[in-house]
This record gives sequence, C-alpha cells and structure tokens, in this order.
Amino acid sequence: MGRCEQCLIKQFNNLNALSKEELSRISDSKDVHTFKKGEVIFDEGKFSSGVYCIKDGVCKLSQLNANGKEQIVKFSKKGDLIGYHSAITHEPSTITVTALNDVSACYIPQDLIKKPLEENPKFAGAMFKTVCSDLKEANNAMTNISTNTVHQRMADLILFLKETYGVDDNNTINIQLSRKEIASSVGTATESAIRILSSFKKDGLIDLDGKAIVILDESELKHLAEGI
Amino acid sequence: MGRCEQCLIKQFNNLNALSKEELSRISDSKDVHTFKKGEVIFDEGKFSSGVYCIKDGVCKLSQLNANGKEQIVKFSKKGDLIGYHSAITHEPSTITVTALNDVSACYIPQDLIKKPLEENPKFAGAMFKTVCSDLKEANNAMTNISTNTVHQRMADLILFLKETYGVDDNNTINIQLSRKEIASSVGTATESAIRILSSFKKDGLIDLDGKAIVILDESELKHLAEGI
DNA sequence: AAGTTTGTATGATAATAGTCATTGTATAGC
DNA sequence: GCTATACAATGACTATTATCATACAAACTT
Repeated sequence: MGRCEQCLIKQFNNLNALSKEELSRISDSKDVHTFKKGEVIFDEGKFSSGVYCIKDGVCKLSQLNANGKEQIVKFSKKGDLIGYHSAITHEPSTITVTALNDVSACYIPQDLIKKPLEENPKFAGAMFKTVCSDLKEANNAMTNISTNTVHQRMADLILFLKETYGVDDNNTINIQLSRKEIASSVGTATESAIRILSSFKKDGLIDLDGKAIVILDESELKHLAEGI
Repeated sequence: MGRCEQCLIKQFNNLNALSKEELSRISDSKDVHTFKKGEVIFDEGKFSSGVYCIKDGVCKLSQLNANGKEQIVKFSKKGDLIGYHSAITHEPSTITVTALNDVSACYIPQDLIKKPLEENPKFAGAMFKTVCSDLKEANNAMTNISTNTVHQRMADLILFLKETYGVDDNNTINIQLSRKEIASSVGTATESAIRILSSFKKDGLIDLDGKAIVILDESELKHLAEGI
C-alpha cells in the first residue's frame, strides 16, 4: 500500500495542508477500502468513525424523508473528503453515502484527523473553507429547487455533470446515473425526469443512449437553466 | 458602549471561546450598528468586511433566483454571528441579510475575527462546529423542500417558529412574519401560503390575528409536518 | 437459456401549486 | 385625518408535476 506522503490525490484536497509528521502518522494507520457500485459507504443515523479520502470513483450523498423519498444533496469524487461531519460534531451522520461506481477510498481514523484539526491552523483553515463552500452550494441548491422549475433544474444538472465530470470526444458526459438517481438529484419523480430527458432529446438539446447523455446544444441548455 | 468582556450575548455564541486579550481587542474596535425593520444588513454579491454579532432582533438570510424570486435559507437571532462567510473565503456574500424587526448588532472588523480563527483552536473548533451544523440544516431544508408538500412545510415552519422564538401565554408565536416572508421561507407563492394558513385556521390547527399566529393543535401540526 | 427482477418509457388522469384578477384591509407619509 | 401604498384574502383559471397503469427492454439468477 502506498504512503500518503507520496500520494497524488491529496493535491486535490486539504490533506496537502498537513505536515510531514501528520501525514506519516495517518499513513501508518490508514486503510484502503473498496466499495462496489451501489454499496453504502456509511449510513444516515449512524456514526462514521473516521473520514474517507476518495481515491477513485464517484459517490452520492443523500437523505431520505419520512416517506422514503430520496434527495441527493451532493456528489463527491476523487480527492473529496467525506464523513468529516461526525468527526467534528460527534453527532450521527445525517446523510447516506453510496458508491455510484466502483469506489476506492482511504479510511482515516477519526483521531488522526481531529488532532491536526485542533493543532494545525493551516489544515483547520482549509477544512473550514471547504465546509463554508459546501454550505454555499447547499444554499444555492435549496434556492434552485425551491424557485426553479423541474425543466430548469434538469438542464442545470446536465450542465453541472458536464462541468464536474467532463465529456469524451463525442460530448458524452463521463458519468452515468440511473433515471432514479437523476430524479433524486433534480428533486422530482422518476417518471417526470424520464419525460423531461425525452423532451430534451426531441428538442435536439441532448442525445440519449441508454444511461449515456450526449450534449448537443449547450448554449440552449444554459438558456433553459436560467429560465429564459 | 459596553465591553465585550462583560457582554452576556456571547454566552450564546462562539465568542465565549475567545481569550480575555482577544475579547479586549475586539471590544476596542467593535461598533454597535442598528437596523430598522426591513433594512438590509449586507447584500448578496458584495463583500461583508466584517462579522456581526446580533445583540437583539431577528433577521432573514435569503437569496434571489434569476427571476427575482426570493428564498429564505435561514433565520438568525440574538447571539448568532453572521457574515463570517466572506471573512473565511474572501468571496462575496451569496446571501442577503435583512432585519425582520429592529436589530442591533455589534460589528467586528474582519481582521479581529480572522486572527483568533487562525490562532485560537478552541474558537476555530467552535466556529467549525457551527458551520457544520448550518450545513446539516441546509441539507435538511433541501430535502424538506424537495420531497415534502407545501402543506407539510408550512406545518413544519410554524413548529420551527414556535421552537425557535417561543410563544406567549396565549400560545401566540413570538415573531411576526409577513405572508410573503412565510411564503419565501416555505418555498411557495404568497397566495398559496395565505390559502394554506386559512385552511389551517379553518381546520382548527391555528388561529390568525393579523400577522400573529396562535398554535391551537400542535400534535396535529406535527402529524401534518410528517405527512401522516 | 429461461425466468425473474429491475429499469426505462409513455399514456391517462389526478393532485398540487402557480398566476392573474379583484376586493378588502392595514399601514405609512403627508 | 386623509390619501397613497403596500399587504392580505379569495375566486377563477392554468400550468406543472405526481401518481397509477401498462408495456417493453435490459440485466441478473440459477
């Protein structure tokens, strides 16, 4: 197993603010976990006893309402740290994290994160900024869901997926979600999500090939997302 | 003007984690600002050059979408610190803060907050927990807006207002919002909010007297909020 | 390979919520 | 106190979105 000191993933996250000694201590105790597509990494209501640094793969962070409807609140990918909430607040997790494709992640025991958080201002400051940014995104999502139509949010999601995960040579988005997952992210019923994707295809905005989404008219999608 | 060292408000927030020296330095530079009902404390898109500690009053934190629809993302009251986002991230504010009634707040210049944030782990840790808690609430709100009906969210808001601001001897909620503000918090149109409040009154769940809301049947409101 | 399960697609319909219009009612400014 | 303005309430109507039903396709199971 590789050493954290040499790991390139941390260039993408706040662990690069740690000192050599702190990294070395983490490297001695960390453990690489792998999760198959669909597997739950940790569960709403339970304590996550540590923090995961995602090495590869994408996962969804979601919540269930009282009637069992799911809302995806965030996607996390390579470089993201997940599970820090419990480590900071000593409260059970309020979200479930599920692998969307095969995920490998380094598990870092809670203590090894908490100590630098208390003693290393550079690391603490970086983490603080990350949470502030997450909060900003959550507020934006709330306003988006509340004030925009499902059509707008669908266009917005497609653009977000392109922005975040990129496209291949054919302008096909580099991540494949099920229709149910798309619906849970947009905040609508699965049937509505399917219908809107079909109408986007009919209107020449996108092409659909199974779960793959090809972006055909990005500027029109942008107009749609802004409600024009 | 009183000294921060003696101020009782800080018992309710993270400033109590500051050292005597830090508090004294803040006290020397702080400034009490007052805002009339409806006045904007700071604006979406602009930098807030400092942090406010609310001494008295209630304010709303809101965002506008592209079409000018408002979404209230949070209420803040006595003891809350607002405006820390810009101080941490050096980005313009993504929310507008507006006084809902007459507000007095101590303005603390950015530098005096940033220094303890970097050097005082106790204060930094407390602030970190606060932002994590805000994030948790924002995620819950997102799921609530996305998966619950307007009726449920209205019942939820009424219970939240009671929980947060209390009720007087007649079970009247100790804060008065306009119908538009209620609608912007619930995430619906003003007319819909009015209609739902009227139906709650008709069903004996609440009583309405101008802007005042009297809670008559709390347990039924709870059932409603949970979708039962 | 056949059967089972899960996911996708679409029509029909119903529920929900939004918009527009109108009237009445406070509230603020002069 | 009176007028202008904003706020509240409600009806009528429309638009949006969810639900239910069904058909078909894809992906596992054994």
